[in-house]
Amino acid sequence: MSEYNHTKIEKKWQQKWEQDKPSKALNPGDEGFDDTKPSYYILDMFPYPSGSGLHVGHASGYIGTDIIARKKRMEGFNVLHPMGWDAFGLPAEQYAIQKGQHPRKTTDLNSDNFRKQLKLLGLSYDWDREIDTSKPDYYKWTQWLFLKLYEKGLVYKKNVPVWWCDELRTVLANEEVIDGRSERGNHPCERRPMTQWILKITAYAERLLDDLKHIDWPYGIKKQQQDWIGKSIGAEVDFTIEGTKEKIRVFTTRPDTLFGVTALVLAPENPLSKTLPTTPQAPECEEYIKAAMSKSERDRKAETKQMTGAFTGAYVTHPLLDETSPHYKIPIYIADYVIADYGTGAVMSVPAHDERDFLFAKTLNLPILPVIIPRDGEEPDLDSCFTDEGVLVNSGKYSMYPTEKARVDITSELVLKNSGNAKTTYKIRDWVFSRQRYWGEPFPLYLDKNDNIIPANLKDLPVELPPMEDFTPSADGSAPLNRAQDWINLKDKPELKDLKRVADTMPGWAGSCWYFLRFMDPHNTKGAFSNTAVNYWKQVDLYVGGASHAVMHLLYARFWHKVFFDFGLVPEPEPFKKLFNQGMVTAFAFRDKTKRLVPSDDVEKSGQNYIQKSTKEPVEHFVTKMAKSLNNVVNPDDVIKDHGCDTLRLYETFMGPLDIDKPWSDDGISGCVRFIKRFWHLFYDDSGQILKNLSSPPPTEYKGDELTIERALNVCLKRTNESFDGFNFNTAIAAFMEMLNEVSKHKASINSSQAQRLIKALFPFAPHIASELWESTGNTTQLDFEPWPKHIDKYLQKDTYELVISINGKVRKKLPTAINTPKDQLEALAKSALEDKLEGVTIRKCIVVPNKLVNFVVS
RNA sequence: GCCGAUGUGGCGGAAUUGGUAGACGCGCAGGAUUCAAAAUCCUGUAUCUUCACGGAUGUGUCGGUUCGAUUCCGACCAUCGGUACCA
Repeated sequence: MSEYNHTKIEKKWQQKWEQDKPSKALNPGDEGFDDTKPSYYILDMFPYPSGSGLHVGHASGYIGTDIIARKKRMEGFNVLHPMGWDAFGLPAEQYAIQKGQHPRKTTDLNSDNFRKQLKLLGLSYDWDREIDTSKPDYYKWTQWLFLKLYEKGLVYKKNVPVWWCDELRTVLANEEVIDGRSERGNHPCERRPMTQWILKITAYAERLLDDLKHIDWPYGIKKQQQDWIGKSIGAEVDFTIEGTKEKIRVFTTRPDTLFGVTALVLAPENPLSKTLPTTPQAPECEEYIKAAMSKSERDRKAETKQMTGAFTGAYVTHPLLDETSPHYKIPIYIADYVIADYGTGAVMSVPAHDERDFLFAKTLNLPILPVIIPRDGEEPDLDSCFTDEGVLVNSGKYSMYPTEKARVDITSELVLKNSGNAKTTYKIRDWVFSRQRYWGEPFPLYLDKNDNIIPANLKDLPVELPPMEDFTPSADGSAPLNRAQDWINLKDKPELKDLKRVADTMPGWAGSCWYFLRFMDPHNTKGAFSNTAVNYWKQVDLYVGGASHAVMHLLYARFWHKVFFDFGLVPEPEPFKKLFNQGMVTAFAFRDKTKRLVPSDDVEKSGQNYIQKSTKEPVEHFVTKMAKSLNNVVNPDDVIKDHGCDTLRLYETFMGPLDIDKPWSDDGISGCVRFIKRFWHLFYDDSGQILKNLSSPPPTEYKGDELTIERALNVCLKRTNESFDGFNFNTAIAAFMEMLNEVSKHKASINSSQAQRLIKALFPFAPHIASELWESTGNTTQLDFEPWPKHIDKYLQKDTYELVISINGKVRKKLPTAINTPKDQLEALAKSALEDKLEGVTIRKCIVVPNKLVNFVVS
């Protein structure tokens, strides 16, 4: 075969791999398991199999991990590289409703399509480990693991204000609601008190925060998790309501500002406002509460910076001042800048040292009482507030204390006086874990007549979803499973006739909280996974996916994993040792002056600009997301059909480093089309015959053309190898292209050793063409397990280099020079080369960097 | 507002510890081949200036350190992403 036929070759090798399974990972105990091989677990975030299929953006991450997986196999690792489907959840159900079909059917169709598309990309997954979170043999164990959380007391049922989405007809977790709209579908949501199943993720807040130190994750993602957990160290302070023995407790991070309190402010929802001693002003206050409560969350948010509030007419007393102090009596206000479900729903207002309190005091004309001054002795400015650390003033015996020490000592005094204590709070809320939807894991719990919770036994698992003709969500917020009364009332289990099942289902995140563990042992029928399997694979060595999961999946999975760790089910406290975020593949699009999108087939290039064909107006060329609505989605199937999957793999790799966003360009791919063809022809002569020299063994010492080839090859191997350190495989492809430009001039001299190393190095990137060339150059082994080729240092050295000669840092001349010429000779050489330019000037200094440059400093 | 990331030719992007800015590829221009086209091959391609040799400018902006800065430091600007009364 002399012409490169991608269709034929790729089909041939994909069929062969399907049979021989070189990417099959072996567990201890499996036939052929080799315990001398180290393990390596590399995982892609598994996809939700959407109806629109895979686009080239998804492919880029999968191609990246595949390149690494293939190289690791060549380096002698037992590589676990699996794929599966995150198939339960809202999007899958929404899609089914839209298609008017059952989600079981659409999910199966979609995952079939995804599997087909992924296989066309030549990805070396161990397909024998494929999983689907919506299949009973998988969710049986999701339910079992949920029961572990229940056993630990991490599951509770409570009537709390939750996010309700009318459009989706279900509640959502805090993490799933962005700016009062659903993360999925962007529908408006509202706060509504409802009884929900909740997971006590707050119990793990400290460890989720602390263990971030021990994992190799991008700084930005760690920071996002840290902010989401939102740890604040401070104190709780009790203020006694004047004329009663009742106390109002506040949380503050700045107990050092305690002597600057000029008001105590309650959230409108705070029930304490109803029990305050009433006064003539109270009715006005009630109005305010009513008005605040009737505003939607969004309105309240929209009014940020617009301070409002009302005086209740009641007062509290200062815990550390006595009655004679003018600041002893503190008025109680109600204001909606205080939020009910953080801290205690009440704050001590210190306008001199907190931005919001300052604004509030300005708006309501309350006194501002500075108690901290800057350390550098500057006068406090009454027109702004000072929020930094400093030194206390007007604070009784604490005056002159630095703020850091004052915080500790004031807190101690509060403890002594039984008026407070040190306290740490977290922003993270418990995880609302139930959904009023059909397509999710049923809870493995029963309720008795008195609403007591009774966990299901292992033998009753899985609690299967009943088949329902009409699975659509109910308008009244009641879960659709409530309509399956026989199932709710356990008609299938007469022995449990007094109990009821739970009608809510788990959210889509449940299945993805542990799928990486199931991949270690996917066919286990006795447990979620065996000890042997998890103790062997331990944790995911490299996890690759988009950055959008920073506070949802990646936080939830860490939480569940820590619970499993506490049960001794897994050997590591963290699931993902190293995390890498791949960039998005974007697309070019055009828009006219009015920013309206112009279809690309109505645009033509005119020199370096673009004009709209129909109007002859210039249009702007810009980069945007790939989206169906923009009609700019590139389907990998089409690219593969035209150019082959190796070319697609190379192009997606060549576009840029794995972690950045890169725009797809249909023109750009032609460079890789040419490269593949030229690489193929490197091993064939003009008449289509394999080069004769390829059967000759390497010489004992390289010289002439063979030396030139050997040098180019070693440079290429070194750069390829280094590209794995920074996930910038684009430089590896560039190295291959440079090598090809150099070597193709001398291709008749390539010997068998050189050809082998070259083909091996290309294999992770373009496995089909590499395998075909491997075979046609006379090799019979599986490339997957051939040792990864390493460069030899001595062939990286050249005999000569270009000596750069500069004056004051500006390059003046370049001179071919023998390598390792001594310093003094270089200086002399440079001097004579720049004779004319150095005439009449004084050389103040001469810097010589051997094998690089000479710089004259002149005046 | 706060936090994070990123700014390099017409475009995607390269540049060890500070040491030739623009590798590689696309695009573009010219040429070869061809009846012609496609494909392929060769040459050129940061900007300004010069017939040319050459010279000047140039890695978002302004400044600093240095013999020498895309790289280090300071201030600012722009774009993208995250987050928002968290006391």
